[in-house]
Amino acid sequence: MDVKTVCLGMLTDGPASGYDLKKEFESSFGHFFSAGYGSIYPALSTLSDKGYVDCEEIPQEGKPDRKVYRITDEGRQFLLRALEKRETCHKVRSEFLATMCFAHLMAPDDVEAVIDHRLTEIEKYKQLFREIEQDWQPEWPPGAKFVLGFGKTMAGAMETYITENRHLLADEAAVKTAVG
Amino acid sequence: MDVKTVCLGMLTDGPASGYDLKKEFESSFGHFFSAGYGSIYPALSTLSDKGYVDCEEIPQEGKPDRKVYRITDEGRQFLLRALEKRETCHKVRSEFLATMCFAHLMAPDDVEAVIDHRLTEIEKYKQLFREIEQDWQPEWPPGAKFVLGFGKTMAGAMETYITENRHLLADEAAVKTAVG
DNA sequence: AGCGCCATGTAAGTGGTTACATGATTGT
DNA sequence: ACAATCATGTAACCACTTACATGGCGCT
Repeated sequence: MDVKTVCLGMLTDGPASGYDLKKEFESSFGHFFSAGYGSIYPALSTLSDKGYVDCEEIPQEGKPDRKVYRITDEGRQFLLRALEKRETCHKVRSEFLATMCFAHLMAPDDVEAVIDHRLTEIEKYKQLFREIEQDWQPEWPPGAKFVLGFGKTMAGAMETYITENRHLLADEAAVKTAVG
Repeated sequence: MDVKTVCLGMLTDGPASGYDLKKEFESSFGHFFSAGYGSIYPALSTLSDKGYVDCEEIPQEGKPDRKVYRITDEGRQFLLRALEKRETCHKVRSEFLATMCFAHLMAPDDVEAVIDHRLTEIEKYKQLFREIEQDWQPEWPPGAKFVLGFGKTMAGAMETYITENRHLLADEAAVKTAVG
């Protein structure tokens, strides 16, 4: 599944502009699927070329025309076919864990700094989840609740694990200090 | 951090061929950093061009020469500088969660199938972790233990969350069935 | 007879990121 | 005054994936 398909899915919730979709990628989808303008705008024009979305241009003063996209019947059909795929992936790419693999080569303070940075990033996600919960709309689909809960659970588990196990890496630092 | 840097890091553990590194990407690094031959072999030749690794060619009969790479002093210095970066990322890209966001558009059986497939994938990871623990070498660095524990914790948390909350999506199915 | 392992690599393609280009309006 | 928000898009670049190309050895 690529950015195009996710955009199409977002549009089942109602018409939206590229700018609107970007905000959704930053908030609710942010923790598991990111996309920038450089992916979103080309995605929307491709979807338009294929007839999967219609575009309504709303003139504005001082700003570029606001282009509001609406999913078409063909778009809906395409989306439903795409959602039939059972073998979905769930990939993690972590510089953090890769770095921690080589903690024994690093200065102890650097290891601590990397861990602290990761914990603040996790805190940001937790804050984001709180914000989403605060303006929760009852009409949001069950998947939204499932995915939000998933994010909260993972963030919590990560935070706990890192806090309780950072000593595994810090001990190495203690050894170095004792030896050196 | 890219594949080149991770390869370099792996080579601090001792000389290895591209084939050896691939196996490491599949086992211990598999759950947070993947790479195929198409990334590894070019990475090694780039590292060689930059003088970060030395290459020893060992002739073999019937197979291509085995090329064993060894990290150089410059390579070690480069790696240490790369590891000083505090702002490491930890990105998730999940077709699974994206699909679940649109569960209300799907046939109930398809939702179930996607979830079941995800649970079997998680089970594979758990099996992989068990295998790593079985041939655990005491000389492996503390980071390896930290990262393995991280993977086990996340896999467990995911499995539990999905099992306990899949009803959020199945309920929708029940509604449809009741209505339809 | 066929599969999996060992062992290397390239070439084309995919898909996404980053930087650039533009500029009014609204809030602090 | 200055930052953030609204609003679009392109072009160059980057990194990785997939498919291809080659082929012996050992096991069942």
